[in-house]
Amino acid sequence: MKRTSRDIRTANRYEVLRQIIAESPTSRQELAAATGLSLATVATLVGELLDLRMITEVGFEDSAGGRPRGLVAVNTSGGALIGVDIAETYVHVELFDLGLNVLARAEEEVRPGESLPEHVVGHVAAAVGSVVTQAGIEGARVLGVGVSVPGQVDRATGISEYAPNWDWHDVPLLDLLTEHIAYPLYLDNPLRASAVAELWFGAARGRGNAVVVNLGTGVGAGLVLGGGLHRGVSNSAGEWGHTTMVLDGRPCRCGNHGCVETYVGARGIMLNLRELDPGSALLHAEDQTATIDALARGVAADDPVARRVVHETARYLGAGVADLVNLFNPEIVVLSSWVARALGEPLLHAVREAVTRHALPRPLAATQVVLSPIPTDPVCLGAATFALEGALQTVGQKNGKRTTPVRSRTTTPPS
Amino acid sequence: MKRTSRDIRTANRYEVLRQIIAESPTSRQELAAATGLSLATVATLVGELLDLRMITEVGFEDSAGGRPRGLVAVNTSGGALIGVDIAETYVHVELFDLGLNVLARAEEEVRPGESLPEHVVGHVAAAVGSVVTQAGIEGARVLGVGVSVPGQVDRATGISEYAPNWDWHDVPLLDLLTEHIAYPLYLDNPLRASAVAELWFGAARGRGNAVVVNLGTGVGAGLVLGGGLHRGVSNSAGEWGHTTMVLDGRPCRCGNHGCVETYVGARGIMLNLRELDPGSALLHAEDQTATIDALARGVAADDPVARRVVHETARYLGAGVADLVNLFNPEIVVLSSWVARALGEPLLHAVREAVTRHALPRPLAATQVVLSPIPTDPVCLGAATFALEGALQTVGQKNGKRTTPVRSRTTTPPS
DNA sequence: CGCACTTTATACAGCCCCTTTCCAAACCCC
DNA sequence: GGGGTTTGGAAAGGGGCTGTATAAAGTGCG
Repeated sequence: MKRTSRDIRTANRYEVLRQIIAESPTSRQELAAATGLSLATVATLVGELLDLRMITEVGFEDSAGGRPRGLVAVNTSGGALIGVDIAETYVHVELFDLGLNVLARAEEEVRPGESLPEHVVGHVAAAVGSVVTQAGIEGARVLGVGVSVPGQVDRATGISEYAPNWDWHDVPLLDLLTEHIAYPLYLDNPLRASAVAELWFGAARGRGNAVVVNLGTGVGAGLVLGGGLHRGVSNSAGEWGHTTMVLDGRPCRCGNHGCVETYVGARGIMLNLRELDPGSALLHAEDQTATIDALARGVAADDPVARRVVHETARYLGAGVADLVNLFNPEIVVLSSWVARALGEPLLHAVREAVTRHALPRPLAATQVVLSPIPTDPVCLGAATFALEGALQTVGQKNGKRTTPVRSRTTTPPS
Repeated sequence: MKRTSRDIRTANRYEVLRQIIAESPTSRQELAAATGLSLATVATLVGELLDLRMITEVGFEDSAGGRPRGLVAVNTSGGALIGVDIAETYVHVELFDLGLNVLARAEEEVRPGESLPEHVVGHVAAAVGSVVTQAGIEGARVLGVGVSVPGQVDRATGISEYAPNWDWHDVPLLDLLTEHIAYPLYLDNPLRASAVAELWFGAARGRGNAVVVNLGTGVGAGLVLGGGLHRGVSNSAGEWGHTTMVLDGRPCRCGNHGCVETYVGARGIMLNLRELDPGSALLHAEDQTATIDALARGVAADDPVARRVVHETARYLGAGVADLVNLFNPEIVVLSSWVARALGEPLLHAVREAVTRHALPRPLAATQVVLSPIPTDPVCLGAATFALEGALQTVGQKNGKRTTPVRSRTTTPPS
């Protein structure tokens, strides 16, 4: 809330590193042009990052006749970041170098009966251990672990206040994880993780106002407003999935009716399909992934039912996205998460058409709707980005005071 | 977008003046406690405001045994601010002293046939002239005129890009007004005006995240996010009225179906009434104000139809407000504009109940829903506040560069 | 009445930020 | 090898906020 000049510095530091990661190698001149900062400021920030070993000088580039430009690039071996995506049925963990390239990956299945916090924490610890050994990284080089858990999260205390899938209530997740993981930990939810991923590395890069729509089993929106993530007063902004789209419509697991999620979430799409063709061969009982994949194949094969289902889904989704466009007036709306990826371009085109029908002309004219360009799991990437932000936060501060609490047990080696 | 340390200063200046206006007279000590700034900073800011003659020293207050606290208060005669509320059927103009007390008021009727920009500009000029003479203020003391016009507005160029009521397109409203009004002019739309009014003087004071819901003929939301007004990328954020609440529902003037406005705007409420009791005596043909007032009286008199209409309206409105709560996670939702005022407490209670049913528990717990406490026209007040902000913006800057363009023709006296 | 004590307000130094300006370093070309 | 050009860093300058010292203005008590 309280703005200080230090926030400016932090934001600029983010901006510069973001730019370097995006365009590596690059020169100080380019950075200054891209960020709008003065050369002097860029130089000091680059100096800081060099001191941190997050970037390195990698040679020179010819200039127009004068002294050559020094080039800096991400120091990929300068450290590792780990992103953890805890979802209803799985735990994905990815280990990244500082260029945010995936060095190792691990996945654990969360079986329906094993959803107690201890089980999940066990999976996370195992997978984190696995990626570290896979990548052959020394523990000391891991700068942090970002953890995404669905639902409402208090990132200050590290408590999962409420996770809808498993009916968790006020689980001190970060404390539990700290007992098994010795790296600095950062907790947030997948909505914000994927938003940050798009902001740093995806379609929202350089945009001040963006909405990242997450289409998975659950549905939600990550909000980038005024250049930063909007969290709301209790860090639960973006719960778009439980916004009413059809008053008195389909019943939702949240207890309400007509929520967006019941029309465009994975289960909602299955309902759309069932309504159109109750006995469809595309339906795979309760297996969401299989059904959505079958649907995608059906569209590719010009199956009329599949096409109609996507069209119908896009009708709902388009109306919902148009609402977001009208409300937020963003520069860009990014469709992310596995359902969006599976249905891909056909969904996108249908959605764009529906958005054009529903949104007001002025905000519509300022907005583009795109698919997430991030090739890997955006939530893992975003979670790792939280860790990166955390590592950047404390730079240059005299006393190591952190605004974001970080749990770590640095006395013992990683589990 | 680009943050500079000057923004911090400006924000602090706003904060201090806001506090003085709210609690006048007050001491530097109180200001420091209220704003969280150091005494030194408060002292310099107070010094600036004293130099500007916006506040004055008004005596002393006993301290606990030591030197008495100097008290400062708004210098009500230090200048005047004018707020202009242009709406579909009227032009309201109010002149305020620096304590934002109304000194004079004028109203012009905009008849259906007279909606050309020249007509409206004429009304504005006449009303502005009227309040200045009424108040007996010398022209030089008018610090600025804020103008609110419905629809999409480009505040940088002063162009009314689109006004739905009159089908205006790209009307250079500020240029037209400049020809008749010699004071600095500031243009924006009523959504943002009422939001700023709540932020400075109303229910959103001191809140970092608030949503101001405007219920009038048109419907929209002013968004206060992260301590400031959210404008979106083309200054058209907050168009909540044309958000879909019932897919394929009632037709809306925007061309879509099921927009929030068609259920909770004045016309929508009339439809709600008509659906319940087509021949109701409460219906006053096309007169929105009369019908809404009749409805309010009906509720007060325990008329069952009136009560059911309000209940039904609150059902829609509650669902819509719950959507805003889920999306933005605000501290407070303020119901503003004339329909909200007319229907008052009965509507509020019904809405609260409906919001409680629809919103997710976590964001709901952090949010309160209230009626606007502003006794006068919030749009006029907000528009005047834009002028006040404008007057504060340039303080202390070496060269009078303004970030917000201001049109004024100071060579000639006011019309 | 005068002195000690308290509280308030201001002045000043210190630190953080960003930018402009100046200058050394590094390279090209002639 | 010298002039011209570009780069990068160091220093100075302008803003901002804060903590500390100091002046100002009271109270209380001997």
